[in-house]
Amino acid sequence: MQDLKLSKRDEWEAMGFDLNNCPVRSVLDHVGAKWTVLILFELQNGAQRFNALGRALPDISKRMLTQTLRDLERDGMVKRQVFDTKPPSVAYSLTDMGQSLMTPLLGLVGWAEAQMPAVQTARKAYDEQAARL
Amino acid sequence: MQDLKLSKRDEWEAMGFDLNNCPVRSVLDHVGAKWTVLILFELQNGAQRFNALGRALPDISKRMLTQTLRDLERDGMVKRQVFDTKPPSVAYSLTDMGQSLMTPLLGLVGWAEAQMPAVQTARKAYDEQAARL
DNA sequence: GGTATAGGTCTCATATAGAGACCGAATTTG
DNA sequence: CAAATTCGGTCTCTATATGAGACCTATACC
Repeated sequence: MQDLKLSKRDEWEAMGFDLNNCPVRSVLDHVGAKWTVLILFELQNGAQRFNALGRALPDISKRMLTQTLRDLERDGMVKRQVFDTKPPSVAYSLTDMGQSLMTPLLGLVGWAEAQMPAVQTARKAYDEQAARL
Repeated sequence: MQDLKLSKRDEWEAMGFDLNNCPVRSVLDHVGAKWTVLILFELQNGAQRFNALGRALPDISKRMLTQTLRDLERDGMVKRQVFDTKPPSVAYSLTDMGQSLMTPLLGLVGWAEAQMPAVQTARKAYDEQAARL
């Protein structure tokens, strides 16, 4: 859908707005990522080590745990500390910024829990409607 | 990472909590989907027709526009109305539930905009650190 | 010597996202 | 009268992201 001459995209660009470098999207990408929110909630209980997190989130693979933590670390939400024990241990904890994300996140989670029954109802109605065709 | 005997997963299951049917995830999946939030914001300006939405969101493909709208419709966030004109026209608008999602969503978006400079800084520091290795 | 723990990386299979061609009916343009 | 455009999609094909799970190095325990 890029066949227009004078588009909203031009408007956006004129405003210096770039979809591929959008602050909102770059946060939402994390929040929407399958494991981010679960990890963040787990870390609210205090610093946790790598394998401890893995145990707390049983369905996560090591690969995704590593990757999600790296992403969060890169964005300054999570702090990674290596301790020179044998074997070495690594602790992850929320930074202040990571903490501050929890507030709006809890708003969203609260909404989700409150609306869930309505969503279930809507889905059922939609699916039954679709099945009749 | 499913090799544990007595796990949090068991705890969760005992509490009737099912990750694969989690209200929070099923909302977050939408919010994180690339186009959902953009479409929702666009619909806040009032009902819009299919191709009008396509024009407002220049980078979206028809396929993803269709799919995202269907998902939102199924969950009761968006209403789809077909008018029997020639050619037929289809209008999409926010339902009350869809409207009510905007509040927590704006909280998150506000946070994202406010924290963006800090995130940029964190990313730059992280990438420079990584480059030195 | 075998086993376990630490914190990962690597490969491969599958699921999802995206680009863009195509559709049928009707209306507009040349 | 023929060609192009508009409506709201669907379909196919490819690129990217996700996920499961084997593997790794080093140390400690039995």
